[in-house]
Amino acid sequence: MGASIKDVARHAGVSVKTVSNVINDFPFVSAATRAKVQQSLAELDYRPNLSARLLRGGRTGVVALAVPEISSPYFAELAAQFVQHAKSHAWTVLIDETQGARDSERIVLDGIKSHLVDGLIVSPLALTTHDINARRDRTPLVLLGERLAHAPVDHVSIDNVDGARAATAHLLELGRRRIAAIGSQPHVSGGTAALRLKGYRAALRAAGIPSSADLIRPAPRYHRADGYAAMTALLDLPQPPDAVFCFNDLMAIGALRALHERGVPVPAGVAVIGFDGIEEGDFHTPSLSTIRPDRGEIARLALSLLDNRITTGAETPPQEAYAGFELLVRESSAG
Amino acid sequence: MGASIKDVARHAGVSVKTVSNVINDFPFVSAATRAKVQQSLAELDYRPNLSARLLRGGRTGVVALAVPEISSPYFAELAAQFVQHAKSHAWTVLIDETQGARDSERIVLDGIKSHLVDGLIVSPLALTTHDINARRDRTPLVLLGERLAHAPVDHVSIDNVDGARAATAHLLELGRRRIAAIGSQPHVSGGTAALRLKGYRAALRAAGIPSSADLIRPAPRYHRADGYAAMTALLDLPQPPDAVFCFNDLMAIGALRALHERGVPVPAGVAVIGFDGIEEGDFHTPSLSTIRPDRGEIARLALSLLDNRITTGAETPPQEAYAGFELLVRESSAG
DNA sequence: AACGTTGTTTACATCGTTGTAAAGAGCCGG
DNA sequence: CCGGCTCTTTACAACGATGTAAACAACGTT
Repeated sequence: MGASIKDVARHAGVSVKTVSNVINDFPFVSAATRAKVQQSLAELDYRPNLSARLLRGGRTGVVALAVPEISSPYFAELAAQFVQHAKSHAWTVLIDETQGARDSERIVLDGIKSHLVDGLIVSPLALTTHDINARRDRTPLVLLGERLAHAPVDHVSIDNVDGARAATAHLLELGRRRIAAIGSQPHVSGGTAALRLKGYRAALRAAGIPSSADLIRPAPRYHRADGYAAMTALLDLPQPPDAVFCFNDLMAIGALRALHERGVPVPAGVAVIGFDGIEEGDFHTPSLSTIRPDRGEIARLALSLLDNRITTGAETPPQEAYAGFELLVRESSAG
Repeated sequence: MGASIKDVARHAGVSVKTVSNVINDFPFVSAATRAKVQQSLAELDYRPNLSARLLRGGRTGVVALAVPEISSPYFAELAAQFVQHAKSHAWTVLIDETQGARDSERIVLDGIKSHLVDGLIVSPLALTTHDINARRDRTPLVLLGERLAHAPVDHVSIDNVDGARAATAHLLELGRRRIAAIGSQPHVSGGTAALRLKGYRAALRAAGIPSSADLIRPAPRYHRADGYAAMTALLDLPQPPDAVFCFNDLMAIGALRALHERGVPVPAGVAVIGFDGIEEGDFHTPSLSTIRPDRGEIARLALSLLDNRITTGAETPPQEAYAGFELLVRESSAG
């Protein structure tokens, strides 16, 4: 074990509290004492014990970020933004993976590790509003995404309906008329999938094009393989689509792969657009058009909501914050 | 704040210690008392305070994993393996990003957050053996990679020389003779780059081919853009290569992009192989041949070394463990 | 010389938990 | 009915840090 404050006090010949005062820059410490203590601090290589500090009522300097899948590039890149921006709040980020399992998500909320973190940021997949309300733990919480937009907690999201609308409108502007959508989740209500589907439909409606059930393909997990499978099925239709909007970039990349294997030219035969703006899409051949949410802003907003919640206490009403997005037109949908 | 053990004791009309005994399954508690306490526990929704427990000398159930860059797919996928396998040790993984900065890596080692985690797993980029030796903190540590193979700590790695040799040999078997390497780091000694370069050279030597300085390109950060830039430079040579071994998959994907833009057919004109086995390579067009280290094994080995170190105390000599790898032949180098 | 000021340092309690050791309760045999 | 035994419960200290409030110097006033 390292040296404790007590060891330092003994070494410097002062009281424990004086050492504490030096450490915390308490103003009334004589220069001589301060120097003496600092010397001992250095000599014994003192390092504070966070647990003790926390126990005393302080902060740990750790916030937890729970995402469904850390190996998914979107979440990995988002996590990187959190790690980065957390620095300006003097926080370290504990990243947790829930696998989208409701139990795991609940465990995070219910604070199995409570008292170890100053706050929680959760990107829920399976959680319900009821779970949120049933929550007893008092650790400040920020939700990511619109999944539980009306739960009584702070949340940060982007306008998914508008993003999906912009993606679909872009394909329409290219003159495409049979536009497929990959990633619907008929059995999940209120989730991101439902919002993106809504935006897709709105754009078609605005262009006076009826939406066809054939062209809307569900996907369970939003992986590359799901996009691949859905695209393959679409190409087998009697009337295949001339464009596809995938609800995330990974599926779009799977779709591009399927198109490549079938020898369908992109974008000439089928134009493709994704959603997320992961780096992978920029280097894919063809490079992937996409809607890119401002991940830096998401991280900044979530962290500052958390900071407010922590410093002002839990009494203020829940806040909502929206981050922007941009349309990136690349090869997979270029004129 | 949630209920403390003290609140539970008052509610159940017993002493604090009795509650503690019930919680920890101390044998001599009468059935009646146990039932009463458990009732109160449930009613007050008691949850232990980990800090206090830790302060008392216990474990936190948290291990820290420090990687250079969490947004890099290799590390994201590796982290996912750690999160997954940590479950069987009843650990949560705190993921930290060092950006490869020596200072950040040192801070992790020196235990700024010491006393908060049971152990550390660090994938060093800039750390020196001296840093390891200067370490005062007693938290058990496992290093990943061969970078500091001879430091006096447990470490887990793969045989990078042999992996690089296998990758290069594969290209030689295709009949290629001008084989380039992307990713050398002339100013860093003993790192992964040096080992992979060594394996590359060994394979060439075994085939009786002199290695040419022109064909060995440095890369600072191992990102897609670095591979892109290096490949572009290689194509501008008077005698461009007919194959490329990239020291990681991301650079290989950048190289593929450069080849695509120049209209060079892959693998007919230039065959490409990477290193890491990230999922992205499997869906790229063309799909990427690569050397894939067994990431699950890396995680398992590192966690069990850590577990041993924690349970047996720090007295046993440092252990070394090696995980396997496999050669995946895909389109970028297929016959 | 007694007093209040101001500046500096300290003892003590506290946070939530668990280990130690001792006290209390119930029972049996003598 | 007491001593000794087992079984159960408890008081207390400790982990490392910090807030409170009191003690203590050193100083200038009256």
